[in-house]
Amino acid sequence: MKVAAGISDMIAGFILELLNQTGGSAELQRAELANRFNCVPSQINYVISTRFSPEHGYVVESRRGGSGYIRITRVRTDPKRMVMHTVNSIGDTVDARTAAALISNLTAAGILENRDARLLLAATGAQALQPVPPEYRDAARASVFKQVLIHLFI
Amino acid sequence: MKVAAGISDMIAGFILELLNQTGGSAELQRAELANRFNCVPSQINYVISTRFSPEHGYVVESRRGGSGYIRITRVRTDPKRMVMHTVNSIGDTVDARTAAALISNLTAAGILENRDARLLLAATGAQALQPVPPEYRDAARASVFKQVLIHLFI
DNA sequence: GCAGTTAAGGTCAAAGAAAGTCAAAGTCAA
DNA sequence: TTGACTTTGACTTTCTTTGACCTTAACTGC
Repeated sequence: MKVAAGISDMIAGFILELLNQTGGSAELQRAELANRFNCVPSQINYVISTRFSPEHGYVVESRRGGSGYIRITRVRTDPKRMVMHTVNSIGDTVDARTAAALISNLTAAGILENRDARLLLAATGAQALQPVPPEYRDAARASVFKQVLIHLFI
Repeated sequence: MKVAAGISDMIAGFILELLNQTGGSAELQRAELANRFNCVPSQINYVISTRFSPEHGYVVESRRGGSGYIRITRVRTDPKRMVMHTVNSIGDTVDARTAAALISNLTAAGILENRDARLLLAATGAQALQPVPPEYRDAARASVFKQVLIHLFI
């Protein structure tokens, strides 16, 4: 049951489609694309930065000026590296929002399966850590998060 | 069988109907729905949190901002009984050994996959809960455990 | 070669569009 | 008449859309 889908979603879908057709790398013209979707050019930047960021598993290159372009490439990241990177980036504490974002990154990168993601989300959610005194919550979350990743991947 | 049914019940009925028609997943707009039932938008949140929580067997996702939505998905109910049984048997605290035993039971019963089991073990292990003050550890473990089970299965 | 023009893409912040939270006030049945 | 459940609405947070202005590259005539 899909309904709404704002312009940004349509643009993202279009780019995704392009990536699939071309096997992972699409080159586009910002103005042309903006025109096709009847939006301002900067909306293309918005879509790219919110849905095709490196955290989402894409590399974006571009060039300005005459015959400029934007090239989006899907990259396959090495799971261990990415996991270690995530673990290191966590530090001693994380809030729930950040944890959720990290989980969704790992999922987008194809490292966590959907089920893993749900499980981890539940384990690090606000609900789960309710019994922990507030001043220890972020530390507990960080620890749980890291232990899970480490035991799963390392 | 009463007919009166406050607004919340009518809204819940409507959503249920939608879920049946769509085979288990409904996407709705909070404001639109609120308008249809002549209530304030936040009442939709109330209905969802009181009648479509994970404990009731639903997963709810949403997005704010332009072309935002609320998606409610009914989750399958097969292992529900055993999981609920486990959840209930846990109570407010659980030590690491007991948790491990429960996990291995659930695995043996074919309810947890191997990967799930490892993940849960890591999340409820002594290591993971190190940062939590000792007197809160078992409570934290119980909570994490239950949240994971509830979100995964219910 | 340069300088100026034109043709891209980039940035940022304001305005707009949803959804979320929370607590006060209302209802209703036991 | 009290306690649980509902209804409301003010305020918050998050995501999207838009537009004015900036930077960079290629091209064109001197």
